[in-house]
Amino acid sequence: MDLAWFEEMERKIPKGKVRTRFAPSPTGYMHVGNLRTALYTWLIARHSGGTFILRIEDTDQGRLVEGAVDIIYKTLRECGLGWDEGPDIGGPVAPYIQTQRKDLYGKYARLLVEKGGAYYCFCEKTESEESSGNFTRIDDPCRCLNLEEALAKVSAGVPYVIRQKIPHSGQTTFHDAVFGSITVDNETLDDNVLIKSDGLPTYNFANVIDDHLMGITHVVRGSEYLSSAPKYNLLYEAYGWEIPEYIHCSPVMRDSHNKRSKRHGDPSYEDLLAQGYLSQAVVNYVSLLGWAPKGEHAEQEFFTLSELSQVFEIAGISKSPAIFDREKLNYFNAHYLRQLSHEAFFTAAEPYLKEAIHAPQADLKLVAPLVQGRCDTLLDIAPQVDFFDALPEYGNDLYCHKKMKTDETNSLEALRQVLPVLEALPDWSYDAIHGALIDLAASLELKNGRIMWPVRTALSGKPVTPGGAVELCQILGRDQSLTRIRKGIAQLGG
RNA sequence: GGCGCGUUGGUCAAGCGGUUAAGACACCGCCCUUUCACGGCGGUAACAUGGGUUCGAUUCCCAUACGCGUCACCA
Repeated sequence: MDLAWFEEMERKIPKGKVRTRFAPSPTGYMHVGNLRTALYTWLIARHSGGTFILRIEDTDQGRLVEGAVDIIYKTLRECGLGWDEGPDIGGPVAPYIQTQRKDLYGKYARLLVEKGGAYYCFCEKTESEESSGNFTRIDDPCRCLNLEEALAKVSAGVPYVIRQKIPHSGQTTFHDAVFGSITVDNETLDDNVLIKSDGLPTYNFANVIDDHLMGITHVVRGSEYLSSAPKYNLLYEAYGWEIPEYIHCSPVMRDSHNKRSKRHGDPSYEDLLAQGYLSQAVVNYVSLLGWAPKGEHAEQEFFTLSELSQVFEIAGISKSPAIFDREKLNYFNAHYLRQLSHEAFFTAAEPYLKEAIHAPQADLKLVAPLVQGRCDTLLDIAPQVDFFDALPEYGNDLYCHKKMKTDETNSLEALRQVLPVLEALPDWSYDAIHGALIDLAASLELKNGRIMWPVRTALSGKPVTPGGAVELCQILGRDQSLTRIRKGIAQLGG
């Protein structure tokens, strides 16, 4: 064994600061649960002025997806989760892509075999092992092979895997920052494959090697790894390495029984963006799914990323799974949408506005502020503004409103009064229109609604519109407004 | 099935032996108002069950139930 090489690897490990890593598999999209893991991982690093690392876990050759790594980059950037070391920018413990670290896993696996913590196994795959049912893993004959015999078979070209040698007795305890201390009997643990027959490591192995070699101090991952954590500890112990702090997070659920999954139609991060959600809203919402602030911030729920990095504490992470609630996400999104400057909102809304409004006379910059306070998502825009394009067919019952005290008769009367006033209006501005209509109501000794309601109805043909009569007049322009009012008068029998 | 973990209103959740058991979303009502929305005010709604421990349990312990996870040459 090349001891100098191992020593050199050890020397390269950065020490003294918090180092966390987000280690996704390149699947082609970002689950909400994954995003949350990334966020918590980033937050733990930033909270303590530590280092956040991006590592790509691509050891499953069967699942390679073209362009998947770019999606990871893009998502992380959009969400503001910048990394300090990673495949694209390098770092002191490069490379950061597991397939590029292949040789190193092999060396460490052989080292472990020599230390007695692993063994070469020449058995068929697990499937046949189950069907033959002749021995449980615990009696694996390969466990007893001595090193010379094993190496002889290896050099003879017999296919093999390397398995972790787990003691048949005793117990293993590990500590998790969220779940506390958990102890299991070693006999319940299986001899996991560490190196697959294709020479690449399994997650179970690569993960431990990389986390150690990269100096990771806090391992954040989903709670599905909780039951394999003891095996990882056994690995750390076999090497004599320091065990990192574990932070296992419970899953994000679709309902009380099912974890969210892309396969079952649950939207991923990018799906949510396509559905009109803002990145900040998703991040903020997700931060609170399974974590809650404590102390003076306990009542706060809107957080910027930098506020989160101040406030975030591991102690606030909860053990039980959280159900993803679209309604609450909507609430967050609506908040962030409203918080946007008019310019920023317009930029975001423009494509959706154009989708519904083709009429050249409509000034989209005037329409945008009207819908800004009335949307949960950007997708709510189009259905609200479609009437600008073309007046829909509508029934005269729309003119009847109890609270406004309007009916078909007095609406007709109101429109007849309004028409000449607007026709004569020299200046077609918001203030001028508003003034004219208010004055008209006053001179007729009517409540504003008696005038405004019929006008709004005639202009839109809808029971609900963004903006009232005055805004609609202004945006529709004089000609179109007058045309629609005349249409209303005609429709009401005038 | 073995092992592990979890369980406060419909949802997210605070609580870490003594509280009228927070707050938010959703829902309902009222107010504001040229519609709707926004905003303001108010309301309905919870400690899974059974045993302990204790002067006292939502909080600690043990069962039970239910749920989830894991037992892959996937991560």
